[in-house]
Amino acid sequence: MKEYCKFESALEILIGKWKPVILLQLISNGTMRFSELQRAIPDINKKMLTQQLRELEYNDIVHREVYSQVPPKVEYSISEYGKGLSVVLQALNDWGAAHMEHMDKRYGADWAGLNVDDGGDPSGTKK
Amino acid sequence: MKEYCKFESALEILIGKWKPVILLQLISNGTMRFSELQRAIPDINKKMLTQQLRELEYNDIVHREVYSQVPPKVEYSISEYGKGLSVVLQALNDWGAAHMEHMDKRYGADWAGLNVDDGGDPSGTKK
DNA sequence: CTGTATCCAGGAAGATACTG
DNA sequence: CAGTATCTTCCTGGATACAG
Repeated sequence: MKEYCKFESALEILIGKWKPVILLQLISNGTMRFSELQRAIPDINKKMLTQQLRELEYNDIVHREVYSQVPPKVEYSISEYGKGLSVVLQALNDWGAAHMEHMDKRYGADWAGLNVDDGGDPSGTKK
Repeated sequence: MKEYCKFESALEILIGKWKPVILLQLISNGTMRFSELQRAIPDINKKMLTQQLRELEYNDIVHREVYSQVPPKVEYSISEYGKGLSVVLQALNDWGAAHMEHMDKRYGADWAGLNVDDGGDPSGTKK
């Protein structure tokens, strides 16, 4: 097996357009229902929310608790194991914050593509 | 600005099919020429290698040194600033290793199809 | 040697409608 | 309420050819 598999393995958890936001929500709010997550993240649709939650659940980062009642109620929370991610998340968050500042200095205050086309960022990540 | 921008900002650096491998190569081998990277990562093609390197360069993680001679010679290395990433990389790597074990226990030794071929890594960085 | 320019396939993300 | 099913759009990544 390749050396960088360990990386990929960790990255897999975070990659996905909505994973970081979802994780942040669950970390700061604790347990949340499906609909609460939807409200907290207005731009996400049900399909995406479900999908990303399932992937996080598969990786044992998020715990899914189903209450058999009508109407249905499903609660999501960071699993015990998932809490171990916080070190990584913290490292990413801290470095990310520093990096945003660094980039500001290099390219000015709006390098990230919050503004319209400037042809600066070679990555297609900004749209 | 959104809270999770800091995350995304950090993730941007790592996301991209070849970024982790490239980074690992440059970290363990120091300065490398374009062709050396190509040889070290046999499955990548020129377009991708160039593209990912440019993104890393744009983010000031990788330094690109061009020698004006014929035939051309271009050397890549981790920038001084980029070295600050090592903390994050280490955290990801460690957690990733632990996670692979965790997943093994949950789903058996072939949970994600990640442990595929060891097809030969000429760089000698494999374990 | 170190790239660019094109074109194309496949997968991720999004809109929308339906269901227990 | 908490999803699934389906169809469409968009974008990343890959193959290949050309170039300084």
